[in-house]
Amino acid sequence: MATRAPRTARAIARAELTRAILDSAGQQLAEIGPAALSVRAVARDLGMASSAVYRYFPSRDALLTALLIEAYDDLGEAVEGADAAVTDRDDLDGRWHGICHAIRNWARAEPHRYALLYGSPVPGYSAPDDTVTSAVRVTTAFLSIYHDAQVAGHHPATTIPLTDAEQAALVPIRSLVEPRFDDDWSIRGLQAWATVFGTISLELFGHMYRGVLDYDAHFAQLVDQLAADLGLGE
Amino acid sequence: MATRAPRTARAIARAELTRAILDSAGQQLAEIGPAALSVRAVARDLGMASSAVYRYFPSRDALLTALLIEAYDDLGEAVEGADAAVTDRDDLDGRWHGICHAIRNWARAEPHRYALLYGSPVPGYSAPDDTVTSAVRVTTAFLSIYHDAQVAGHHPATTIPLTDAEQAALVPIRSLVEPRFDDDWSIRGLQAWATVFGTISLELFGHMYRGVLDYDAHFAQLVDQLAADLGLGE
DNA sequence: TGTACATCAGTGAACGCGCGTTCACTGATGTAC
DNA sequence: TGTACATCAGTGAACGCGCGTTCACTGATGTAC
Repeated sequence: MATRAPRTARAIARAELTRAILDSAGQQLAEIGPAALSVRAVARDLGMASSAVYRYFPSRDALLTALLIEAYDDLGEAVEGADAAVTDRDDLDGRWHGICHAIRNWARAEPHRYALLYGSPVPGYSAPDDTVTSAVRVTTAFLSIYHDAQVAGHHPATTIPLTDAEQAALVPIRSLVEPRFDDDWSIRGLQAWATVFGTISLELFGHMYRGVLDYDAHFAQLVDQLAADLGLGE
Repeated sequence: MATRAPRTARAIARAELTRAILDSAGQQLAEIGPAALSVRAVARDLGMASSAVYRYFPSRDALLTALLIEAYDDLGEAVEGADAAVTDRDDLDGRWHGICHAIRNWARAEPHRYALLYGSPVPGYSAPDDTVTSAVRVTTAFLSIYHDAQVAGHHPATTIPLTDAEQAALVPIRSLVEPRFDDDWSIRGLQAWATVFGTISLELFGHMYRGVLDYDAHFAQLVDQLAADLGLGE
């Protein structure tokens, strides 16, 4: 789906400046965090009047939204790429490791952007629905591995029976794939998802400081353990 | 350890106003988040000159630090209380449920304060060491349950062998208790810890929206599952 | 190819706001004799 | 118990800053004939 090449000089300039604004804003975000992201600072960085930015983004929040979407897409692309890089599609263990480490690597390379996506919500800002399609890409990568694993007959570690309330609660995610997730895959899948993001967040936000000495080793071990719990290795 | 009762009128007034400032600031934090917390707004709320606040806290960051510590202590107290409420100390399953639900209940009641502790770090602010003693209380609750469970002979679900790097990485947490944690307890303990905070953060920060319909049910199920994985139930 | 008009990008000044922090001050409270 | 001085809480004005957003404007680019 190639974007139609812009014809006129204006269109070219517009596309280029839009990118430049996003890049500058993205760097600001990486350096000082989302709350401090300012239209004027971006303009200053690009050597233009602050009012000029408004020709490209109608408000600060719109700019933030664009950055959010871009961040989700960046991460989504990294994760999808890592998954796709495993040529043997039946190597679910390999794909699992691929996406988990892709997430963490991205997060460590872009801690502020990770924090924007998975840390505290930006106060006074609520993400519009446009972000959902991009946000969902990572989730989809998890689900597709779970789906393929279930179809291939892998079985997660035994689980306790789901309560009725939990059965009802999980209807949406279960019905995202065909055939639907069984009880084991539903709960173990969500559990592993929470563990991966939990560990990355705890690590990045400083809660393992001095408790765990080697974050790489620990994450690797944890991903291995999760793969075993999910029954992916064999 | 009763604090020495303040004698003079000045000391009484000082203690009271310090509290009033912290309360007002805490409410601000709960309403608009840490980045927007402002000395002037606190002063306005209390009907005093903004400069007066500086008689109590030397800077905005000092105020933030006090709030951080208070939040950690609040949560720590809730967790310790939930643990202590289980009179049968050998009921590790009960204690586990107690602390997990205490954390989540507190987080849901005080989402901004939870975000302050476990969400993105506040940009441009780094917590001084004074916070550590308070921050560690929650962690200690986890560790003490793990410790008691190991001593009582509970065994977590089987784990894969720890890599050498991971063995080295975990030295600090392992040696926090006597007898030291064995391999199973070390890794399963960290894993469960990450899963609990991961789920709460994902829930609170909006990542389960429309995926899981009943957060209460899901968390309950997950805590049960973790208890089973840790071998606490019996 | 040339002209007349419409569109658009970018400017710079301005509005109105809130912020953290400092400072010289007044007046009340505390303390030493 | 009373006086003289020191300490401290709180004030209000000010400094210097940065912010998001609007607006009337100039000049370049695009388009229709």
